[in-house]
Amino acid sequence: MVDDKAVSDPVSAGETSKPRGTGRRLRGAIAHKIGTAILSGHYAPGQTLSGEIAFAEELDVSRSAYREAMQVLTAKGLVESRPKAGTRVLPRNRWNLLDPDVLAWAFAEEPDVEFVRNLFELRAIVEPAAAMLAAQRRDRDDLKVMKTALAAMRRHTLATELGRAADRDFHSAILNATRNDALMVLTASIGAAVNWTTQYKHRARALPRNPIPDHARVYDAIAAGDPVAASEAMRVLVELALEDTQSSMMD
Amino acid sequence: MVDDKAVSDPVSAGETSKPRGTGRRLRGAIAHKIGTAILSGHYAPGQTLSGEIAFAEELDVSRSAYREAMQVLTAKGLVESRPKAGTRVLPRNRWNLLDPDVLAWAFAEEPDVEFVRNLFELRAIVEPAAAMLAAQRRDRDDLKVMKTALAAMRRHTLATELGRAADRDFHSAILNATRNDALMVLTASIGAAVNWTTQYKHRARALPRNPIPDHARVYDAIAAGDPVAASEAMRVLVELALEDTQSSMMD
DNA sequence: CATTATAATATGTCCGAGTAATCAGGAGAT
DNA sequence: ATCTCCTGATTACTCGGACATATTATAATG
Repeated sequence: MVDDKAVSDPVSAGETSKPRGTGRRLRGAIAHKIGTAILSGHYAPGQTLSGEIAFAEELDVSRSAYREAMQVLTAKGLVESRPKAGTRVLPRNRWNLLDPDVLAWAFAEEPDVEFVRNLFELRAIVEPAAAMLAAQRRDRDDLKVMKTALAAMRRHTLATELGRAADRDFHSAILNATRNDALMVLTASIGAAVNWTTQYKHRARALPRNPIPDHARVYDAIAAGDPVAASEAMRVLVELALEDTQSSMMD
Repeated sequence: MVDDKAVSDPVSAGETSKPRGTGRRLRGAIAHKIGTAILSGHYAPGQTLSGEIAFAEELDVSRSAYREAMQVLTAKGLVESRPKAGTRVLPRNRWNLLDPDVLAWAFAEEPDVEFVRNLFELRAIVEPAAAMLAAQRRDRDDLKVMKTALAAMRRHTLATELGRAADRDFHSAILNATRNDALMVLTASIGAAVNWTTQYKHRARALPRNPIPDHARVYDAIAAGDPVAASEAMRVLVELALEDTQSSMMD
């Protein structure tokens, strides 16, 4: 009863509903899709997703790809799977909200205002402290990198991609000067997510104010080796960024 | 007694290479194994791991399980896989060092002293600020939970598991009172990892000093709604924890 | 020598079968 | 009637093999 095996027409016939080539790898696209769906509240915590075979078929992908995507979500604390109960969305306090991907997914759709405020509150705690440490530990090379980045920001302004890259370099150089890996990872994740949104919202209109002098103040304090001044200057910077972001989210 | 099924037992040849029974599922055990190997420096950044089939065979597991484990590591930024180049360990600045699992893996073997210092430096930045926010935002229920936890700590002392659980409850209650998800996730991850190590190292000997009064000072300040005092009291707490940990790592 | 075609190789995706764990419900004992 | 234990059903988990795709290295070509 086992003869028929010459079905040499798997799936490539006519329909091309395959999300293949969405840019990333397939499982990455799936993880992105379900991840954003969870972060945006489309799947509520506690809710159990449809079974593997059903969901995989619905997405028109193999179970392997679907499962590998779910492993990613599981690794980030978004879902949990158990043999009989199925796969369910975990409560929000289990999510790795500081994971770069999770942050990106959170900002992919309209981000929650409350969450953005929380992130800026965290930035306002961490970044001034980072500037303080940088003022104490920076060496000549650190200052050189910062100075170069600052000059590039002046030349290109934050309206251009080059200018924003210089901005990232500037902050990155400060973090480097703290000599603290954990601090670097944390601030880099948050900063990237927040800046990405800011850029997205603001891309067509000018920034409300010129942030170069504020950046320069941070640099001067770090170069002078003045921790208190560095911390204060960075605090102002974060505060202004919060104001800009909040005003842009009022639209 | 129906016993017809052949107990094939895929991974129980004779050798004890069976990563099963490490607690979690198979792929979880693999991820744990390779994760700790990477964190402990056994696989250096830049190094490319053996091919899938080879490595999977070496671990005596199927390729599917191995791949799902690698997806977990990829999701945490430890490795990167590309079609021809193979799977290579990413540079340290790409690792999600704040991921709970990554932290656990980092502390599984002898943790790097430098890294522990960095983590405590981060704690010293974040936790006092959290206590400050808690002092401003706590309500009656928050204080009730803290008070209960504090009483439990007094009863059981930190030498018992019950006492340590109460300690975690106390800090957790403070974080809850900040009303900031991001802050909660961050501090919870770090605190769990650090406390876990502390407990592990200290399990046989008494703590150098009685930490209850210091905890009580934090509670009093938060209850009084005094942000500055709360911040200062928490700063002392973290500092003492650092001293204890450092002295225990001298052995 | 530079550029382009080709082949080799490792990861990516798909499929189908069987295993293990968990929960619901029923048979039997207390 | 209540509890315990067994049995069955459901679901994720693991396995093995096959094919597709992307990237690199190499050879062929002008």
